[in-house]
Amino acid sequence: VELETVLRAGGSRVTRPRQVVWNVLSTADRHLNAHEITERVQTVDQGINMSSVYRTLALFADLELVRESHLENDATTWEIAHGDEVIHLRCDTCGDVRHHDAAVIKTLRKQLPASAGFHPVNIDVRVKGTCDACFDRHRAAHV
Amino acid sequence: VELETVLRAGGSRVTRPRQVVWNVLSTADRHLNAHEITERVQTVDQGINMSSVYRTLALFADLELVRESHLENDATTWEIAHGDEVIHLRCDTCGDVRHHDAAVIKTLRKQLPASAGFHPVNIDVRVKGTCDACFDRHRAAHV
DNA sequence: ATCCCTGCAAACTATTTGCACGGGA
DNA sequence: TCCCGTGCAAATAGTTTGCAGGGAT
Repeated sequence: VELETVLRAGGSRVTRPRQVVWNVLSTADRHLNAHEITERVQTVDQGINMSSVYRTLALFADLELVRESHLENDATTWEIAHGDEVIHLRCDTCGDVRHHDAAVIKTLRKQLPASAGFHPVNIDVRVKGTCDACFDRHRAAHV
Repeated sequence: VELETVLRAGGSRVTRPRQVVWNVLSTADRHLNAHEITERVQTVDQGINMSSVYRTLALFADLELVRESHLENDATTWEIAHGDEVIHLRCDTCGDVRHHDAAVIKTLRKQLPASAGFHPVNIDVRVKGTCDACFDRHRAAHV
């Protein structure tokens, strides 16, 4: 996705904060919260303010460029939107959040109108539990 | 579920705020946020403080008596826990949140260890979209 | 030249916490 | 009696907003 194209298409201006935030999200190794995004943004350009980061994230969410997750009580996190054909697996032990493809979501999308009288737009699946690595480590510790 | 039994089993005391919060949740027609819970609690007993409501909700969540939802940017909402074999359907038009049985969750729980190397504890499915009622109303308005 | 976006600081909302007292076991 | 749970008020964390100036188109 080219940021400029999408921004102009929506009648929005192409500005430095928007470009830098986009770069940060594009190169992120994991979900980031507003504070973390701001930190990374400011290593590139000290002058960019946290409130601009928030406004930019809100704009990107509107344009469906990014997706926000409200996992737990923690701060909201953002990531580049890859549609919703993905579920989030969050390990309670190491805190890592991974993606996993799930046909389940396509199935739900097809079935819900008939089975529930509901017309889905967005489907969000989050799983808490333990990842293999932590699971094995934990078991090893008890043998 | 009997509140007293669960509380005592966990070594916790049975107090008025806990009983009243439990009654409010038990008779709730929908998901409530902390503010709404406090309002309802205070119609029964003016003297019960909001911070006690929060502490009580946290305790209930620990005991798995209630479940919290972090839908959107809104405040956290709470409801009596009915396991996680249920998905949430939230209508963007009327704001209503409904429950729907979903075999999907059982399926996921079985498949994830092998397909994703992940051991699920808790599965949360949230769907945003439009309910039949709003869908029809909207269509009618455009014919 | 227009007016959208921004930085800044202050406001706001939801939630948490320290403390001394009172009630449940 | 013991000490857990409470009310109260203040603190905190995350996010939003009013305003005046600067930059994108």
